[in-house]
Amino acid sequence: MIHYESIAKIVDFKNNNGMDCEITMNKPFPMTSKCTAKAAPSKRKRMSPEERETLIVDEAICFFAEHGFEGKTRDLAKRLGITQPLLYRYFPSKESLIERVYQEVYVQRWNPDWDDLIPDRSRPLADRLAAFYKEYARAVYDYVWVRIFLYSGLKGVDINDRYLGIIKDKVLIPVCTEMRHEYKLPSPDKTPIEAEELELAWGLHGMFFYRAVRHFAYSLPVAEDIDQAIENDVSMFLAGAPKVHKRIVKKAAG
Amino acid sequence: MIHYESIAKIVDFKNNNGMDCEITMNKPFPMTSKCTAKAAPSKRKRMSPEERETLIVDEAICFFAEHGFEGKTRDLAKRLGITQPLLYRYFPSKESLIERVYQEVYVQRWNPDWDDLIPDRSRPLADRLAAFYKEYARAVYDYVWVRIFLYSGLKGVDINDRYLGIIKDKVLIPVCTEMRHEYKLPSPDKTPIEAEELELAWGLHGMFFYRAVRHFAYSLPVAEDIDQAIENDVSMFLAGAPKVHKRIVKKAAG
DNA sequence: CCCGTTATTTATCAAGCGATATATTACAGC
DNA sequence: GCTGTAATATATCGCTTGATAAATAACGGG
Repeated sequence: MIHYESIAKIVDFKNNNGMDCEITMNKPFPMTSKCTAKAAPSKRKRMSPEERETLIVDEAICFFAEHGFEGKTRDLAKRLGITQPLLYRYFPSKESLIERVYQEVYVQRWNPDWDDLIPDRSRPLADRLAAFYKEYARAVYDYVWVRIFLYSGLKGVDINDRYLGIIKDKVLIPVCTEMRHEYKLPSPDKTPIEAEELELAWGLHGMFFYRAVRHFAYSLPVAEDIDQAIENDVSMFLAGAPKVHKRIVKKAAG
Repeated sequence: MIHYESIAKIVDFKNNNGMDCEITMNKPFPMTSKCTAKAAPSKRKRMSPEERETLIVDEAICFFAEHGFEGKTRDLAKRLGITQPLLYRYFPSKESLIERVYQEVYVQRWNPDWDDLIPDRSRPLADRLAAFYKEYARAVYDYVWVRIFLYSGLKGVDINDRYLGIIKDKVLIPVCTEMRHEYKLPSPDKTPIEAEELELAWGLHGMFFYRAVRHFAYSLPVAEDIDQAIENDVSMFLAGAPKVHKRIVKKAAG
């Protein structure tokens, strides 16, 4: 569970690897926000293998997030203040380092605690959705996460498919299910969830995720108050979706 | 003006360069949809410079959309069925070819006719927004467009900023302005448009564009009936946004 | 303070890259 | 057909890349 103090603003956001990321926000169209270079020790420094490996992996994450996976090992080494062959003492190949970066960024990025938020019928649906997306934002509104996800998506890496499968199972389907319950529509047991319904839920997800794309891929300024923006997303969604949703489900059931 | 027959479905969509794009849709999580290889003539064929240049540019667009701009000139040549040095008879450098690809993809992708759709107060706002996004989809729901836009966004190419500036001026601000008019709120002359209002309009745009990201970057299946999906987006937006919008504007107007 | 271990660097390879120079050959005009 | 032009291919350069081998030096233990 990520410890984390209130993020009213995305400004000066720290990413989930605990690395500082210098996000230049609130200025119109700032240049690409980047992770700050760790340290560039000019003199040879002897470290324990564990310490050095951590440094390499952390910097590799930022480096590949910035340049994509075609970034050169020599450039990465330069940013680390080490020589390029040293990387090969810790990783047998560039590919294995990239694999490690994937593991580091994707694994444990889905918090099982989130699973319970959307289906918790003791709270109003609007609260649940807002609560979920606010929590989720803490993991996903992140320079490294968004860019690596986009890069690997464009590259066709299978890990994306798997992650999006989780999104479908843990977010979209629960959203549709809870909306069915909320608006007294047949449960998914009786009338299976339609593709068009999922498309509706993708709409909410799109509002949410495209904000991250705008910021971390396009370097555009986004809402100052992220929590407020998410509440607006959810409020817009719940005010507008039911009508469409009912039509879809009735057509499917009827 | 692009001639174009009704696209009820995105299946078998043709992109705007007139190139066939084989889109594998409706199967769950299909592999990345690609542009089909033009032709791979095994024997040396002598063409007019104009014809050859067109072939190179068209294939380069597909090639870089697929692999990003780090794609190798030798691979591009192989797909064209020509040798790599021949590329350099038509373009002095790889960079100049990429520049040409940018021009080809971006230029004239904004149709000035679209400018009039959103502000046309003789029609209901819902119709106008749906009409605009349906038209816009014809240009943007396209393998080449989406992927090159994402690649160049991640790379920080300035042409993206310029294009997004157009989106702001021609879409987001008009949307906010028309909503103000629709719901009897002060016009932007009196009360300038707030960042939070723009964020609201970005929400609609995000629903729209993220659908393209899902399909062309993540290779996910999307709505079969694109026009219907867009109508759902707009209908959801207009049913849900006003409440939030009013709060924002009234706060701003004091 | 010395010495051995090993983290780190220097030197280098082989393949691949963008790009250029030179050799071929397809086609138009006679 | 023959021939000249130029579209295309072959051969190759110089540099960069991922990766390896050998040399160096930082630190811990005695």
